[in-house]
Amino acid sequence: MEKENALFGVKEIARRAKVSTATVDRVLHNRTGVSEKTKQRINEIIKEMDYQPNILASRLASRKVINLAALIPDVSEETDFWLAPLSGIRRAESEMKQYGVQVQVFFFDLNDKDSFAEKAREMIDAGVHGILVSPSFIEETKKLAAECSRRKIPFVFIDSNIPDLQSLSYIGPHLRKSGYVGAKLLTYRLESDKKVLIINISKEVDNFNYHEIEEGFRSYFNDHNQPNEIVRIDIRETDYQSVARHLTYVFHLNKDIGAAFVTNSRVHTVASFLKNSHRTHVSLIGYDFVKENVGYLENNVIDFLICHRPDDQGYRGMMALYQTLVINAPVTKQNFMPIDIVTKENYEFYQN
Amino acid sequence: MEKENALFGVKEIARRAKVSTATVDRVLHNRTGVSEKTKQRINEIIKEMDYQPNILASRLASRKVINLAALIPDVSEETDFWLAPLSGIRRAESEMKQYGVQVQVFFFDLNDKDSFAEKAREMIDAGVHGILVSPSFIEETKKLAAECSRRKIPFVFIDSNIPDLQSLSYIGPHLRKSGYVGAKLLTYRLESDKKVLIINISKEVDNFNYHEIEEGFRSYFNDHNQPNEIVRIDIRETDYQSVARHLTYVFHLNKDIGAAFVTNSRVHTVASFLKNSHRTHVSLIGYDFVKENVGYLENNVIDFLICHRPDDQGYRGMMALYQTLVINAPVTKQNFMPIDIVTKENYEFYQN
DNA sequence: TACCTTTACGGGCACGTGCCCGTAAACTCA
DNA sequence: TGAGTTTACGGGCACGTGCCCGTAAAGGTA
Repeated sequence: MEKENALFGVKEIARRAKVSTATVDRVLHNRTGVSEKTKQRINEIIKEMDYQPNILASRLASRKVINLAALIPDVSEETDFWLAPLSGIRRAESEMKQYGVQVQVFFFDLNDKDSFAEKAREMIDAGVHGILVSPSFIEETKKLAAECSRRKIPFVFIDSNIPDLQSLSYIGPHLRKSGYVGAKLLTYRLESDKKVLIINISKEVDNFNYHEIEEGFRSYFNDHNQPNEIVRIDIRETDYQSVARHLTYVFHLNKDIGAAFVTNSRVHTVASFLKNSHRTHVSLIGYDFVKENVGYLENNVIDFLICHRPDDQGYRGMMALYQTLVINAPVTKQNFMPIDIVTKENYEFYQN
Repeated sequence: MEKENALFGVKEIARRAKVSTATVDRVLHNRTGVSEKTKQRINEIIKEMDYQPNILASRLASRKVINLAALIPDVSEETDFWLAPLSGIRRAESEMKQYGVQVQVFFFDLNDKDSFAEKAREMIDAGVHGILVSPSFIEETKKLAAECSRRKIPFVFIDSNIPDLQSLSYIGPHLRKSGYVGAKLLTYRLESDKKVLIINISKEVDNFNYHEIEEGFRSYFNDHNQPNEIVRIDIRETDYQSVARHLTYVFHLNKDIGAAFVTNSRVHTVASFLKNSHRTHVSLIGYDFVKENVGYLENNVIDFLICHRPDDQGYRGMMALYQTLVINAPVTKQNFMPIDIVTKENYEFYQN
């Protein structure tokens, strides 16, 4: 019942080194005021004992608050996708609170690069110690990353990645593989004489995510010598009317489309179109467990949704920051999330 | 930078109630030695302030060690399925260690009821404060549950459930729905004139899991008026020779089996048979992300594996015990895991 | 040599809670 | 009424670490 394995602490180190705990403390936090000789002696003992600091006591004694921040898109009327990462962030927050960690979340508008830059500025000025970012805009993210490097603030990316930016970690899907899985599901029962339609609905012209996903999707067709012809369409407006107009045209040109693949969470717009135009025989696959999509999953318009546990991404992202800043533990640089397949039959148990 | 929101502690409560912190402490742990009057006064203040004890300080000050235990099947040569829950348990252990929580794992033989009872005995005698159990044997589990209730030891079930046993929580799949998902995947591209084969390979005669899964599987066929004839077979020996013998017979009797569904992780045995007998055109679905199965996923003999995040089950199970015993927080009684679909294309990112 | 600065270290309080021990006051009983 | 018992509470140390402050010793300067 009693704690017998009295895990050695600074006191024990101090006793062995014949110094006070304060000196040991100085060495542990490599502060000044210790002669080179004693420093070495103490370090040897620390190593020898494999000393693990007691985080409880450490956080209790420390009066410093650690400020973490997250910069993610606001929940818009278009999509509530970012509710999930937010909930993960909040979950992490409530766990870290007792350790004296505070979390601030900054929201930007997905349709406005400037709002990203603005909020990033605000966030940096708030004097945060670690940052979680959804790097939706490449150039703006690069600037933010540069600023973080200058100030030695660690940052993690979630949902999508921008390589070579010295992020502490990337937590999100392997996009190419994700597209690959989409292709597998789409072709699983597709007749070989049917065409396949790839749909990208996005205001952003240059979207890294999208390219990666489409590449993965196509590589499946290559790897398996799928005979199906692939048609693709970019739609730059996200409202239903525009989407419907474009799709009407495409379906007019291509009479024998058997399946459609939407590269992001706007698949519900396509579902709506298919339903309205009585084309529900077309297999439809898209992304993300958002309520609009689930509705069409329910009534069989969408066959599969692919998801990457956005909730978990938020949680793990914050935890990665916590690991480095509080525990001082290493963090894996690439953290690919599972590629989850959600159907009408299993969605009720899906935990984002 | 400084902790400004000095979250009120016992001292503040004591000040307001004009008593010492010791008295507040007595009330908080409802120990004796406090008059009814002051007790009420203090309780009011606690409620009013919505006092949250500082777990750090609490665990630091307490010299009590909390002993948690897990009773799970040993990893056998037949299956390494239980490696995953074990790893989750270990993960939880390493997180809880700093809070003065110790974890002991007891392994029993899945083919031997007595070993379950024996290890359960051993575990109880070790004086544990909370237990995680894989309730593989119904009667033996009931006895264990009764003993736990008598000693007021909370226990959680993982992987499969035995209702009405006053477990603190069940953490595992909704088996019926899981079978339902299996049926969906199996029929997704199945021709209507093909037969479907349900295979149960298990030494245990009365397996709760199995019945639930099969029921779910069949209910999908009912709900969707699937015309396919369903054939079923129970195989009581788990070795390859026996399985092959039985399957040879079944396939001999039923020439037009188009798909097979195995109700547990022994699907790799069936996969081996299908491969050896050149029947890989038969769609095959089974359970669990174990390495033998993944091998057959790799070479397209198994089409889909259904998984329920066994690692997470172990982790969450231990955490549920931690929640009640250390944090004293409520725990949800039913915790259904996601029904994950694993394919050749996405398995490399699957996180058990 | 007298005085000041720097270096290297120890003492000790604080964080919020758990809990042992001590003790007035109230109560009990012969 | 006096002695013993119970009740109700306060004092204060401990947990392991962070960090402020004090200070002896060494070094530097005139």
